[in-house]
Amino acid sequence: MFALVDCNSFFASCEKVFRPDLEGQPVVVLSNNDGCVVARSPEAKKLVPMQATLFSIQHLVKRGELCVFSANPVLYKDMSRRVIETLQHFSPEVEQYSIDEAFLGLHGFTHRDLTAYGQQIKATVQQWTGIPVSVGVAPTKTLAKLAAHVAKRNPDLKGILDFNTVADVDAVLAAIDVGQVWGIGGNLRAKLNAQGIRTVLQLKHADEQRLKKQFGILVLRTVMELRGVACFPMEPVAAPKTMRIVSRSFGHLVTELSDLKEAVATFTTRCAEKLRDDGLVAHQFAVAIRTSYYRPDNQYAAARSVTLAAPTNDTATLIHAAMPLTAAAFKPGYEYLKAKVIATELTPADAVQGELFATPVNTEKRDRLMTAIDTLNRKLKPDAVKFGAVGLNPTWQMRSDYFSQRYTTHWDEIPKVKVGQSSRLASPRSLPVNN
DNA sequence: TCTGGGGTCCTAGGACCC
DNA sequence: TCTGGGGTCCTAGGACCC
Repeated sequence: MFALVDCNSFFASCEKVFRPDLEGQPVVVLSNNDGCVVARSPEAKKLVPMQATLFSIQHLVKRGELCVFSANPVLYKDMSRRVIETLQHFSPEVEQYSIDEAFLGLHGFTHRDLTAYGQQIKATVQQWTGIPVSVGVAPTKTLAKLAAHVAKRNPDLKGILDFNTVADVDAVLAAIDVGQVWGIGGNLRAKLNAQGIRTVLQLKHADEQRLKKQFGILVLRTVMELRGVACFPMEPVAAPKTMRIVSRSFGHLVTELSDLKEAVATFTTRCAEKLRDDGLVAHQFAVAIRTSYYRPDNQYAAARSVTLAAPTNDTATLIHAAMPLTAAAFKPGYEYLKAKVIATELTPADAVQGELFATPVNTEKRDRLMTAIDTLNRKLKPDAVKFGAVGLNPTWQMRSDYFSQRYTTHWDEIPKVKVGQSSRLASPRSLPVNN
């Protein structure tokens, strides 16, 4: 038995936790670069569609009818950690599936009233983190996801649905669009529709051999899961990463190679930090640049990659590799919107395969340097110490005009409570700060 | 006017092995 | 004239997820 715990409107909920004045108000969170809406509070769902551009909702913001936030990934990641740690009180098996979702293994829990258990989970996560969640319970992960989907949309269920308590599951499945199934995206949905398969129930009863032949093993497994046969087991230990990407759109279009190089050096710095956090080294490194998709008269994209002499997570080495790749990909006369760096062929830093014929490189000194830089940047502020290649005055800087505070991870940004202010600020929602 | 970022998995086909 | 069987590895592309 599985439970899927899904945070409601996660990014918007994170922002609301620290702004009790926004309770009941429509709130949206924008993508990086303040591009488009990626999260909406329940109130905002009535006002704006997902992926609406900032421009298209600007009039609501100006009239004070909608509160908008730039993406604050540090805050969301820390809130996610709090939710997961809370869930670990409810099952020994917790698999974080995404930033706002986790599966709980409920093996051995089936004698319990799982609806009541789900309510307990929901209430505890709400109290300890301030984040509202929905819970779906079922014998397979795919069905648990659907149960949570139904729970979220049906107010009578109060956010919890245990499929085991539903007398006619098929009737529920018949009312859900096939595109809502975990693993059925837009493309598969269209192809299934063309064959007359429109609801989850129709997919559940479709011919499995034909589906396997036509769409492959994943769709077949999904169908078996709809029939109650578990094909996707719990994976409580995260698989090691196979790639690390840092990719950003620019706040302003970039035409000069020198600016592009500074952006790539900055992204490479971030990427190297991630690798060091993961304890990984990369053997392959790639740089990709492109113009905007939405400018037909200005289309260009290119990528270049290199196999490094030895696997590394050293910022300087990676920047040194990235600069010629950027120059090689660059073509003058275009307005660039975005750059991306990709580290692949990752291995644990402490298990690097030696080179038979190369002189062994002693990286100990470099490792100490990187550790010192990371420590300083954590202690002081991001990029307190940085490499010259990233430049001093970035012309490409992302837009981020509606940034909130990193309330839970930075001492100078913790929530402040003023004496005499609304007592709601002192409610249990004002969380103790980490550390 | 502006339209994100970061990942994983599967399949088909070609090259190559004994 | 006709010429096997069984397999691995790699890559590109397409699909999916949040």
